[in-house]
Amino acid sequence: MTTTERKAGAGALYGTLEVLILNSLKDHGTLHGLEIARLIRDRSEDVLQVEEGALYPALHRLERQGLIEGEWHISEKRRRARFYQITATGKKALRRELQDWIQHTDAVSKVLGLRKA
Amino acid sequence: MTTTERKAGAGALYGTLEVLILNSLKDHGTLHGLEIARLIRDRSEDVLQVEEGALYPALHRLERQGLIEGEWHISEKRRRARFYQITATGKKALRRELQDWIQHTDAVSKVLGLRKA
DNA sequence: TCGTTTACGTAAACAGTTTATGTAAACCAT
DNA sequence: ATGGTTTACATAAACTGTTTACGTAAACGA
Repeated sequence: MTTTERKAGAGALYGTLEVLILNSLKDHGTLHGLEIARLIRDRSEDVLQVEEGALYPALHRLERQGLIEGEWHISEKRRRARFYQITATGKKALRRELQDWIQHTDAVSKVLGLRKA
Repeated sequence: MTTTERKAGAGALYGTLEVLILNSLKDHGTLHGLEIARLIRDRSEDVLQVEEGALYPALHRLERQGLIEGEWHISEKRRRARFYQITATGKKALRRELQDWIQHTDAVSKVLGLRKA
């Protein structure tokens, strides 16, 4: 109530979602969409919320680009679900994107006068 | 030649430009647009490129929101330029945005299994 | 006087979110 | 068996903030 507005802003995940997905699959072999979303939420202690409207388009992009591969199977809860794995190309892309992310955040840190000066 | 394509990607600055501007003004008192852009480029050792098409809209947003204040003066090179200062509201917003940025990057770091586990 | 630099400005295209809905099947309780 | 909840995927519209590409105008130097 009162004025507990939640400004979503420009998108808290912007740019990072793809690395997060690729890395999750690299660490866990095979996961379906909602499992990936839960994993990211849990590992970030609820800081990163992966909305389904961002999740599925991202998975489709990555599969179209050949960075991940999906197959239809049955989930633990007995529903049909698409299980993804990272490909060799995906691992390469992941390494590159990890470096880019580190370089970018280090650069911002420098400008902001934070750690890693 | 060959294949030296430069993929700009989704927007290297996405989300961070506003904090970077506010912080620059907090550290340097008074600057005009291009000075801010140069400062960010230099301090990041050329990693962060602030395009004018992102810079000016951002400055206008911030001024409209009352986070910065601008005045027309003459620059060192004798051109008319808009000199900005951060406001009290801007400083508050900066503190909040700094915290958000740290929280966000720490969360991503955790999920990616990097430092600050 | 012509080309370059400084400084600001903006519009169109693009990308990746958020928000809101929808489908469908499985499960549970009544 | 029926109705409500959960699981899982899907997509469209709205939004935001970039990138790319121009355009203006004045100052400066050759």
